[in-house]
Amino acid sequence: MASQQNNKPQTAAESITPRATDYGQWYLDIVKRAELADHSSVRGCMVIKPHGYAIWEKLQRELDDRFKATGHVNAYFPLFIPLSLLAKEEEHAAGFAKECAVVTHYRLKSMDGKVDVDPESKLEEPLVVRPTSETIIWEQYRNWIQSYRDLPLLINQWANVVRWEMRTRLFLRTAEFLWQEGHTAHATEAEAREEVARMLEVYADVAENVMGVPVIRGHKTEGERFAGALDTQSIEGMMQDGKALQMGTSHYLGQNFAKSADVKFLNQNGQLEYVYATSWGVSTRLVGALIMTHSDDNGLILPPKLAPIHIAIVPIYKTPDEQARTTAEAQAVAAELRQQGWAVKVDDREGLQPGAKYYEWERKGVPIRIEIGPRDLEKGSLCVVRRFVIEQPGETEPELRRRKKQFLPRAEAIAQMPALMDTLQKELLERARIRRDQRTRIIDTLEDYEAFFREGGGFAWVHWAGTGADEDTMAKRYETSIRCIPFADQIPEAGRGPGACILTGQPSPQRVLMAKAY
RNA sequence: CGAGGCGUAGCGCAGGCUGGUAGCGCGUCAGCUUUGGGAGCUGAAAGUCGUGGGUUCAAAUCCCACCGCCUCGACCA
Repeated sequence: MASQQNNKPQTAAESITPRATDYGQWYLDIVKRAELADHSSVRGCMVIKPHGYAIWEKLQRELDDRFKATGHVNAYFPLFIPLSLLAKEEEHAAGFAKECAVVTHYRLKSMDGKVDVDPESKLEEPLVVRPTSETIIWEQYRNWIQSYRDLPLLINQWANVVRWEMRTRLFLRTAEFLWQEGHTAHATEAEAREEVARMLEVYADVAENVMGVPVIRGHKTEGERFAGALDTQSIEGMMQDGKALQMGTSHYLGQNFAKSADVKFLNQNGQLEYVYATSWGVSTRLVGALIMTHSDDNGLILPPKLAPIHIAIVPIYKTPDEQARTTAEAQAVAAELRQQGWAVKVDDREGLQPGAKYYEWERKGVPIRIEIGPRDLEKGSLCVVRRFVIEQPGETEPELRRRKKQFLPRAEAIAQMPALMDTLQKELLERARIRRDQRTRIIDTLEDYEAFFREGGGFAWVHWAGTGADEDTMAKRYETSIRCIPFADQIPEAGRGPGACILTGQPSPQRVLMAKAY
């Protein structure tokens, strides 16, 4: 292994820091080396590169299809929110106050070759760059909603938002990010609450069945709730370092925004009533979750459902004649695979050795690679290589590599591609679930709790009956927080039922999910 | 905002203390040999040294100011 690495001309730019060495650096290396995103010259803002954006586009499609299937339509609202409008819902405004970018002028002027803000162009009222759109949307909803016949109003928006974060990380937390925000209005509380649950389940479905990331569904504690919400539900995933990542939220807003924006409707009894609201969103953070859940020390690993390129075909040759024949075969195989609907890349670049191409496609997360050499032409076979396998305990790198490769008769390899992709999609979820469960514990004492998080940590299921101040205590002592108060069926069977709070000893009806978090 | 680091060729960096022709690796371009896990040789092109000022005969290098980004801490999806 060591001697092998000596043969590789690895420069700093080419290498990926192993996860075990520095997980944070590994993540940054993957983002960079898989060409997903770059830092920009604007603090905290990122440039999403084509490969990264293609993944986001696929995610968008999966989500958008589900939004449409559940009766929603898309619309677009302004980037700017008048300050007075944002301030209308007090709790909401206070929640976002510390991270708002504000536009105060509308003009520049050029003086002595220098361009600067024209002090005479000061806006009468500052405009807040939306950190989220509840206020400006509800301002409109007032005009759109008069009677119960106008309800439910089910609208989604795809947009960018800005939250002036102190500290940023590519995809996981950037000052500007892309997301979708659903904003719905309902005639009854029950219907609104149903909507909240429905959309959380849409998110969970995409996380698990599209991204291959298993998630825990639950409620946020009061302290972690969305500013202005009565209930915030979230899905929580576990990254490979054992930390939790909130991957999506769905909020029941009650009548808070309807009241502050004065949105009433005439119900079937002819009475005026405030409408009930929900909002829900996921962001480009999901791309970060995808990376941190599946990727390895060789680069990105993508589930077939989100891979911009499904299959890379590398022709192998020595002579011009072999080059012509293997490349022609690669094109022919590609054409057949495209018939099945796969995005196929034939890597016929000259001057690169096959090994270099293998590494590149692995780095970029392409699920399947097919190698076609002269021997395959003779035998009528294809060498099909999976990007990953589920690791067995104690398995060495060469063994892993061998287990990824498969030599199959040409027709069989092609015919089995849909099943193989399906297997990869499922195994990715399975692999993530195994990893998560290995780092999940049911814990009843603070001693065990401390030891668990001292030794790497993960998800801890503990009984809880503490206050907000008690939550702070746990945060200070262990750097952990309540990720969610799970729905009952999300708790492992061995951990169900009532018990005593791990901190206070008070009776607790059920366990909560505790972890360190991003 | 606090603490560190960085800014020099497309990318990654050295040089800076001790001022004096702008350097290395990768990539790019051309040619030949290679090609089943990161190719080799030969030749070539390519840089306002973050910005502004100062010291000096002379500044990437010393001084002052500014700008920007990254990493780590206090806030958050």
